[in-house]
Amino acid sequence: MSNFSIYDVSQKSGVSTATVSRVLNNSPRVSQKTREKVLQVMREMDYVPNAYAQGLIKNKTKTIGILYPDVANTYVTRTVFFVEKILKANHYFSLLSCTGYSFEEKKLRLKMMLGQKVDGVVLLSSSYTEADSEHNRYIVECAKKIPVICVNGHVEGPNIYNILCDDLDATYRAAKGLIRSQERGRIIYLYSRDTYSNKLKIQGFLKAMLENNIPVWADSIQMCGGDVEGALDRMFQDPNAKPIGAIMASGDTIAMKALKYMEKRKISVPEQVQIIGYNNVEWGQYTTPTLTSVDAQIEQISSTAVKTLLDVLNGREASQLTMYPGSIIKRESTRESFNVEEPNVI
Amino acid sequence: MSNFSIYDVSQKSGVSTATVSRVLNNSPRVSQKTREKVLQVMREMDYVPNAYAQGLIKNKTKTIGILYPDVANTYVTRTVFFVEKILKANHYFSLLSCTGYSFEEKKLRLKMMLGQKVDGVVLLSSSYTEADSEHNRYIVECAKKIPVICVNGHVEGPNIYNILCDDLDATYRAAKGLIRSQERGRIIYLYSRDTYSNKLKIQGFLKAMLENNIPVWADSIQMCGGDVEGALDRMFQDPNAKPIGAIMASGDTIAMKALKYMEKRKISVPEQVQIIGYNNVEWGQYTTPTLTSVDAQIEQISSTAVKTLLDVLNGREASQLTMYPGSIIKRESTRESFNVEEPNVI
DNA sequence: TTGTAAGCGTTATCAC
DNA sequence: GTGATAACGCTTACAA
Repeated sequence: MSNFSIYDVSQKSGVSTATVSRVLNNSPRVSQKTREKVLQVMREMDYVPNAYAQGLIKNKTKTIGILYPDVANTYVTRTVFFVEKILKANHYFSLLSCTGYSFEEKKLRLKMMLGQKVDGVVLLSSSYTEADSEHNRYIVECAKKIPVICVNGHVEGPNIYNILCDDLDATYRAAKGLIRSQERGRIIYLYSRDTYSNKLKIQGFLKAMLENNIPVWADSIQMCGGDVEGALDRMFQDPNAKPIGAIMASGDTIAMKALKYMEKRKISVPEQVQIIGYNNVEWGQYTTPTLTSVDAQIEQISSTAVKTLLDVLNGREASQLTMYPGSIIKRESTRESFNVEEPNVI
Repeated sequence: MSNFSIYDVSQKSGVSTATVSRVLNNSPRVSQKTREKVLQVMREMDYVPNAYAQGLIKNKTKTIGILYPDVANTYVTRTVFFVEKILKANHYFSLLSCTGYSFEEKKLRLKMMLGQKVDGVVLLSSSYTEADSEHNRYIVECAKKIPVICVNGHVEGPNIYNILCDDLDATYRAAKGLIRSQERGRIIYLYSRDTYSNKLKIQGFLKAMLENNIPVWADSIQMCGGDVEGALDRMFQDPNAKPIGAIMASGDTIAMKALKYMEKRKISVPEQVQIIGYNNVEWGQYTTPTLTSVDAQIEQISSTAVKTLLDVLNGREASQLTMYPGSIIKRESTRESFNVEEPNVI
């Protein structure tokens, strides 16, 4: 029932706890004979060292905290798993914490991670990047103690490392492609919530519109939360509205809901309305028509995030900002004539 | 940079560490005045207690280990997040570990969790239930130290608690519904890999077939891994094969791939072929036609799993086996005439 | 190459 | 109510 300690092992193998510890830590200062004897005893007792005692003295726990806002967001959840997988491959544990979107809760959870003595922390999602940089101070404070990795967010400060997808440029290029491929009809941008990342996407959208002298109306850019039907109803049912030729979405779920909406209203995609999603989730391949989407390079970003973290933890140099271009995956919800430029490398 | 300890707090507030500890643990044996002073100092210093020191002496860490096999499986990942969310709401941390499907790796990861001194462990997925019960001994051994919760698996032993969906009965009822709703054509069962849960589903499928005197051929039940196209090609391209009237899948991804296959081959669903998935993932609503699927009650099961764990940790009674009936969600990939019976409550 | 002993930050058991 | 002080299981000088 009860677990064995290093003391039990030392007793049974007739050496001191110091020697057992040396064996445990692969110290060269142990004779081959002693080492084998101790290892044998450990195996017999099925001894497992207490990570809490080790963490207490070493002040390193081989554990990384992962904060994420939401279980419903596929982009976030996929990233969590990639990060955990790569961390594990590097012999780190992952301590999870779902924080929600409330500022106070995010702050509290980060503080609790500090109590858990994690060696570093990963903030997954742009929702940890507040508009008012004063509100990011709790992150800057945290970074004084342990390295902070922002995935798809951007917080400036020492010991903070940002890895993100160039959402602005990807959205810009997608919007530009849409403009070139269609003669008429408005282009609508639908997004879920006000996050740092969505703000960038909207900027990219606007940039493409303005550069091409396309007028943008108040309802051209709409926050819809989960209610995509409602937002589309308002636009498609309005008899005075200019006809709509394309819909861009900040996420694939919104785009898929739009696809279903068109199917129900017998509006053909992509002939009458083109649709583009974001994140390139697997299920975009199974809709009818299949969904054109922006691949935000989750795997690439996750692995760079972990690599950066390990570099920092091991005292190596690391870049404080790494940006990947998004890749636009062309499928059936856009026309043949829809094409995009190469990314603007920064 | 460096963190404060209980000692720093005691110095600054002019009391002993014992008193600070009492304040920390809400002991009634502290005067109101002292308590407030100490709390004030803690706030000023932004003090966070070291969970490792606490865990060392208390031998409780308020941390639960979650083992899961695979990041690609939506059922698994959704459950991870539900469980973590509920654990967090109950002030527990979640330590993740993705184990893969290799037996040795599963064993190693569980052992490492023990070293992390988790208060309990959750095994997510039936893949932790080995066919040969001798191979489950490492789980039984672990349960001598901490409670083990098997989600959608079934391991017998003291201190092991199983929470699962009645996959056998759900598949049985779905298959029976299919049989009643169609005059002719074979019913095919497609599954991904040999797991405990898939074995039960196949049993349910067979039960329905045999009870209704439907012949089952060697290729009526096929393991297809990820290659659904290949499996379907073999059956649909074979000129001698009896025509196929329905496909049941062990998971929704397989079913969605089958849906796409039919679309490409211009086989109408559900008129010519009916299709049923399993797990009821969100994206089944966005395919054309929408996907009929078995809801495996992930939320319900996750919350019962955590509730059971907390009951055990708090010395309350808990049932060693909790089974929920699956609920069949009827959508467009099955015919109007497809109907299922009420679950056989056990 | 090995052992002794101090100390990591807490809590718990005593006294007072 | 409060304060010493001994644990908890481990690592690491320092000695031997």
